[in-house]
Amino acid sequence: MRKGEETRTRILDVAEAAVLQKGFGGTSIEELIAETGITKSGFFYHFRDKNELAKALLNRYIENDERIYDEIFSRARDLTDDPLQSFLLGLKLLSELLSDLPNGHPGCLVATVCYYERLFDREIQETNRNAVLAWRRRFGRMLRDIMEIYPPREPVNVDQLADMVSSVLEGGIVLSKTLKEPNTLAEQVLMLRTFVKMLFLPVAEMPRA
Amino acid sequence: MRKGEETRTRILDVAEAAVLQKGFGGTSIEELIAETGITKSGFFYHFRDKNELAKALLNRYIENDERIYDEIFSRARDLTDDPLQSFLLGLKLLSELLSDLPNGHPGCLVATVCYYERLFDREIQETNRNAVLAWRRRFGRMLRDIMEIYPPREPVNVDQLADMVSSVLEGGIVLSKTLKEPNTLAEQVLMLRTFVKMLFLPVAEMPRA
DNA sequence: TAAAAACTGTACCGCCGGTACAGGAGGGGA
DNA sequence: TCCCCTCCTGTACCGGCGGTACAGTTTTTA
Repeated sequence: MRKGEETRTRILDVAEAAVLQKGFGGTSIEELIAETGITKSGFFYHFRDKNELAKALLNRYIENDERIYDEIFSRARDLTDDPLQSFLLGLKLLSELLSDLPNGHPGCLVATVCYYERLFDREIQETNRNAVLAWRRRFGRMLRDIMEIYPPREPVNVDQLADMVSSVLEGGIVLSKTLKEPNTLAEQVLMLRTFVKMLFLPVAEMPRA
Repeated sequence: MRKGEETRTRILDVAEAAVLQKGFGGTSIEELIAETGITKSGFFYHFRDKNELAKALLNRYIENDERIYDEIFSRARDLTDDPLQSFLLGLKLLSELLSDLPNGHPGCLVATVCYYERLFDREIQETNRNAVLAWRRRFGRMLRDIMEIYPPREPVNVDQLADMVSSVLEGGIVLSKTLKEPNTLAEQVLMLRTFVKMLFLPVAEMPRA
């Protein structure tokens, strides 16, 4: 039972890297088994078909993603009680984590699935949709806590603001990968941080004309 | 000469829609010729291989993209001389244009190429990179004009702020497609508009505690 | 130590990207 | 009118890939 899990994990590791570089359609099972050092029969022992591989890949990715956010923002909450300060700190920590990735962010499987849409079954599309909705709820929860204390300077919809975190991350990944500038993603997260800070933090005194 | 161009365009139209739904790897030449009503030989008369199809597709997409931005922001400039107001108006017009798309945004080819990276040659990757850099220059130019008049409330790097426009658009597309909420993208553009407005517009009087 | 789990090996199918090449329809210019 | 050029069609073929089927073998573990 344990050996099987290990092989399965190795396949998923190889597959994830390949898929993020070439998409699902561009990744062949044959290359996966070559790199994993397994036979075709061995592969199909673990996954019925490519769709099931995708399902396992996506679920694992999302779980890991959630774990990382849990970790970062709970660490931020440990350092300050103020919801705004802890959110801003969380974004800072996230940006640092992203800029520490040696080869830049490898890409987001949610986006990959989004751009392969039509060739997956409903279940995997629903999984993907739920992942994005989970982000919305996660960031929305934190933003609501902030808004209970800090009135936003401009009227904003919480869900839309929460979505903006996801947008900037997803978009930042695309920019970073396309430009081959690993730091762009981290910078985008800091720009978002500036936005949130400006939106909620009381106005600093401005020089009067 | 004219008949050939027409067929070529028809192939590109069919291919673009397919690629945006299934990625390059997920789109087969056979399905393209079936839908276009052409033979395989006919297809290869127009495009040497899939890579050249991708090249033509991407170039056409980028040109069209640039044309749309040119149009929107020049229309905005016609309506006001103030660079900040015209940029904010441009974002509003863009958001309206996006929310008028009947089935939502079909997807961005730049992102598709980004997530298929490894299977394209250097030239197409370079084209993609240049497209993103062109966005940076375009929005950067407008933001610099703004900054000459309006001091930003928070210190920001112009290129990073310009990139944020691209980030929110790319990310908004991914969210909109994944959630199957066509309006999410338009809302994200308006959130970005709120950010820009807040960053540059002089502080409104706040109620003093 | 025997069953269960985790594979290997082999053979096969149909689809797909791509190549090669011969030929044909249709229009435009000499 | 004839020929040439553009724009295709038709046919045949190749190797790679996703996937199936299934028999057999090794490894793990209870």
